[in-house]
Amino acid sequence: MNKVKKRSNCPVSCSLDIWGDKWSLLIVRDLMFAKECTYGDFLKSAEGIATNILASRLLTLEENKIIEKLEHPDSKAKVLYRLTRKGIDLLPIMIEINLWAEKYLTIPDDRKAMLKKVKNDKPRFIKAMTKELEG
Amino acid sequence: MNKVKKRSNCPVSCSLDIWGDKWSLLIVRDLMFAKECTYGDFLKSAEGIATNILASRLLTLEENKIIEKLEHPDSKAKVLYRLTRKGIDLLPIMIEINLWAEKYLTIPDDRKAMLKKVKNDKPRFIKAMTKELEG
DNA sequence: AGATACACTTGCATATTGCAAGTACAAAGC
DNA sequence: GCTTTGTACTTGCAATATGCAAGTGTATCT
Repeated sequence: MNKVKKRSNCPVSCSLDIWGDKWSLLIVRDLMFAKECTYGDFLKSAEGIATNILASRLLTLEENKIIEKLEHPDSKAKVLYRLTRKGIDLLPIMIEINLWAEKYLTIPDDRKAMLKKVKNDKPRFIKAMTKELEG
Repeated sequence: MNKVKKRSNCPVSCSLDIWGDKWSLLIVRDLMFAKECTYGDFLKSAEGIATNILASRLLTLEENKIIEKLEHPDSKAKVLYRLTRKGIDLLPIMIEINLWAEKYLTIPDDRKAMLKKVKNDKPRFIKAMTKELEG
């Protein structure tokens, strides 16, 4: 399952080998907005990821140290996922994707509000959100 | 072939629906570095894209106005592809991917040199490169 | 103890990708 | 003009990945 088939030495290509499929960045997005998610939380997202794909992507992301598991405070049956520092550092990419989408696609209002703050002071926003996700 | 299957209203999801596969961003990358490419140029890239996938991706990217075709000055048998403004505006995303990769993966020296300029003054770099790609 | 919640697995149909070969047309060479 | 080469794709088919439905194992709830 975890075939690390590196297509070339290009950093873009290598990055895409890790998280460049249709689903991984959506998992990262959920974790950026919610900070921590359970397996069930991911399944609830609007895009409707299949359970086997979700399990497979969570594993790959964990192997690549983008996310990590931790114990749920309420129950041992639940698992919490959260971003590692490596995963949190995908935030600038995520922000630029949102900015591009704002320019060329339609975008919901709540997201627009966030982007307003981003555009006001991007480095500040990134620093603040990074700190929040780390904490 | 051109099924626009929108998974949700999330801008990240919608963006990935357009160029979020393993190959599209590599095509965009080639066009950012080379400005204009022929079909054969894309095939020469290190990752080794299959001809049918390339044709399919070029079509999708063209349909989504990320790239456009133009006549090759030398020959009517050749086709030149280049980025539209919408495609050029993917540059900030491309840059952030490179910066992330620089931090967490190994990255070739020539790319490092470029990133040095980026880090010196990111908005300036983006503006200059955008202008060059538009011209 | 039995039911329920949660995090996955498994099996199988469908869709996408990857590879090899082929086609169509323009240009270059003889 | 006729063949050969270069370029941009298409086509066919095998391999792989995805999507869906159902099932499994463990922990908690009653």
